[in-house]
Amino acid sequence: MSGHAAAVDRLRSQGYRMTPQRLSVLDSVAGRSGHVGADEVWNQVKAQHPYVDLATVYRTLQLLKRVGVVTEVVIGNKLHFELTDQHNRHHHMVCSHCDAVQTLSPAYLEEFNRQLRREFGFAPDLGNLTIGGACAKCRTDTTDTPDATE
Amino acid sequence: MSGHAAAVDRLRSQGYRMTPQRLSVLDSVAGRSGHVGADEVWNQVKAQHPYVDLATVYRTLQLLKRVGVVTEVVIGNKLHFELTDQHNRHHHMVCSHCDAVQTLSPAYLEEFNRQLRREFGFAPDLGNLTIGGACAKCRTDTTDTPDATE
DNA sequence: TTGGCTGTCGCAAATCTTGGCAATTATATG
DNA sequence: CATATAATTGCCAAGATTTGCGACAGCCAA
Repeated sequence: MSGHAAAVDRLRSQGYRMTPQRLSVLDSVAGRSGHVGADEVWNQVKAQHPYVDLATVYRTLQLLKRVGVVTEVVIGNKLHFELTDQHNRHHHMVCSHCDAVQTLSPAYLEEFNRQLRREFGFAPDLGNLTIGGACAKCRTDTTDTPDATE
Repeated sequence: MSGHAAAVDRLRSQGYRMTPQRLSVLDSVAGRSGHVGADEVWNQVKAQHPYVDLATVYRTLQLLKRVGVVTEVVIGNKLHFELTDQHNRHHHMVCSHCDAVQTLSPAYLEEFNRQLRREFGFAPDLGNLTIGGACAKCRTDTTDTPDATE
């Protein structure tokens, strides 16, 4: 209920408006510590505004992402969202076997980031980076896991 | 028409069969130097086998990916595929503005890869990595591009 | 207050991808 | 070469996400 003012400002400053629907979506994402799927957000939003359309939820999430209020995390084939925390930026490591998610400090990719910019002029959007792979647990559980590395 | 023998072997050795449809899909992907979308593959395949279903194309592409014959590249919201080249492994940098794709040597991520394994026991699947961001061209073209980095 | 411009919304339709299921086909075997 | 069997296909439909469109609402100027 507090950080919303910042979100409103950020929307306004770019010509967007804050509507009840958008506020509700924001509330829903902010109400969780982790990340939420679009369908979960929809269910929560409908509790307050039963007529809200799923498309609106999707559009709002994309909007909030565009202005930097929420961050998108790709898990499997689904999109999840979480509040962007400027003070605790992190990447995500998603296990392709069990869909478990670990967070990773951006420090690990700083050098990589600099390299891409320096050598290719490419500005990677690592804020959105999701690294797929096998987590420690699934690596020991499964025998058939070939080395998916490199 | 040549590297296909290897693909057939790889399928057979894992209990899969080689069918005309699969051969056709493989041909289509192999016939391009770059990456192809599923719909493009479908169109090419239909030229030879008009009754092939789009679902079959998708299934086949996933299969070929699973056995390591083709590599999946996520471009925008679409899946693209290219022939896996063991001798020229590379990652992809996709510009989110113009969808241009550059390739990147895996060497850039070797240290990162080792770190994840050492510190988290996480085996990243970097063979499939696609890095979003803004390419050099789009960064200079657009004024409004906030620093999407990190 | 009255327009008018622009951003938003709900709805429906489209797009991309995956899954279920019965019919069909590739392959090993006799 | 005929047969059994499991893999594969086609067709249909569903799931996830995006887009087009007409109606509507907020906001600024006169």
